[in-house]
Amino acid sequence: MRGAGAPAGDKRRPELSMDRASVATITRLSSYYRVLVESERDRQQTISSKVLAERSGVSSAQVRKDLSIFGNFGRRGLGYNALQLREQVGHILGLGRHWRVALVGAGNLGRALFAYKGFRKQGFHVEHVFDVDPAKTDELWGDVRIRPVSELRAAAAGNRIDIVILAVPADAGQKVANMVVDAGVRAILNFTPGQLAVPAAVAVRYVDLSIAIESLSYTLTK
Amino acid sequence: MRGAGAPAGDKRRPELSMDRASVATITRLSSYYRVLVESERDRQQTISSKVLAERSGVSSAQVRKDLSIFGNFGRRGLGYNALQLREQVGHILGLGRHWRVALVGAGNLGRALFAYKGFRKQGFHVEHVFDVDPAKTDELWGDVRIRPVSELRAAAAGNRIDIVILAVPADAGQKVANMVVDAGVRAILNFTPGQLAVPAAVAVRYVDLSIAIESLSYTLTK
DNA sequence: AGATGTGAAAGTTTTCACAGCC
DNA sequence: GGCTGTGAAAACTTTCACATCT
Repeated sequence: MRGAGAPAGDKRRPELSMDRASVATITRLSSYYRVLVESERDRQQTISSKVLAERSGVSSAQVRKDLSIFGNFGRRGLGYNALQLREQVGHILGLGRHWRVALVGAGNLGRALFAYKGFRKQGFHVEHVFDVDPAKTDELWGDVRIRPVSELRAAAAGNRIDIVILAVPADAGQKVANMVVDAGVRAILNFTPGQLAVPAAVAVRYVDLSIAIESLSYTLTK
Repeated sequence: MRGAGAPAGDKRRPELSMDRASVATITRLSSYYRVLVESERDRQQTISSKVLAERSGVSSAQVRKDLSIFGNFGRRGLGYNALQLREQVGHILGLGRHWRVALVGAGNLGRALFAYKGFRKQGFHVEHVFDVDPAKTDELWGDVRIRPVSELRAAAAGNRIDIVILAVPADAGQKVANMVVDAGVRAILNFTPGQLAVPAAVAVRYVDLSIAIESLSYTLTK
């Protein structure tokens, strides 16, 4: 998970950059961001770590620690400027950019993800849809034409795809992941069950529907 | 998160039961389970923590620690009996039972979850579909008729629903969650963005599509 | 007074490393 | 020799509590 091109043997150095943020912190920042967007209805100038914490379901100390990794955004005695903080957190998360997303897998799940409004709203634009089944080719989803996955490589040439969403059947997962990696894409959001083997330079996040529900059945069984 | 009905003030006691398992451990057990099912193709009698670890993307010590919480399943020098271990892990997770699941939200995402084969295969049967939009009422999905969410309470009477999958629009999330809680359901798998406020006796697991992709944009931005 | 930012403490999770059994 | 099960160590994360600033 070390960043590519970093000088070796620097494990001990305090680090000028801001790699101290764990995945857990980033996940919480996303929650804070959502709360901040929702809170804009309140028309409050400022928001305290306490309020932000309650609405996100964490402790106020946690909020302050998370934010302090990236800067001193608050003002003692006052709290955080709500609008500014929303912008700052959005900036940290890389929102407010246009992310070019390709979806592989045009089944039920793929269709749902394609239609999901939350993505576009935050700058994630699904501009390509591919499927492993040639029978789906040329079907139109809005103004996007479904193409065979063999065309992924050409579409991604020149870094024209930032993120691939994988929503193919389980047995195709690794094969398609290999194609994605070969095409030079550096980020995968994987809905296909199972661990993907990819080079360290490629970031993968997993959303596993079965694991989520199994955790519930464990809790109910106890 | 404390179990309902537990005597108060027992925080310090070592606990005879097996509550030592964190959500992280349970999540990994699900991965192990999947790997074990896949590995049955190999027709190997035994499997070592090393192999199981490689295929699940964790360390072998982690596998052994996770399993040792629940029992001594392995044999020193040999490894684990693959078939038995699959059954044991399945048992821990509460699989191999018939779980009665209701889906609330018959949009694109709801449809995809309804069709998702991974659920049924592991004993999660979506037997009811509800929607907040009355226009959807009476539509048929397979042999399941979509009903207005007002009928949820009656359907859940007498503990006839184990788990509710929430896939409604963001602004309906808390309202429907309240209805679910009132109906006596004790587990929610929530696909709706945002934190739900529910009593501690109700288990909630979150699957947040936006948070998953934002974590990628953070990593790409760094 | 009110609320942040942050070292230090507490708690949790993971890894190490090896005794003990096959 | 191979591999588990597990205390102990290390690493990581969260909470505490308070100096610091408005």
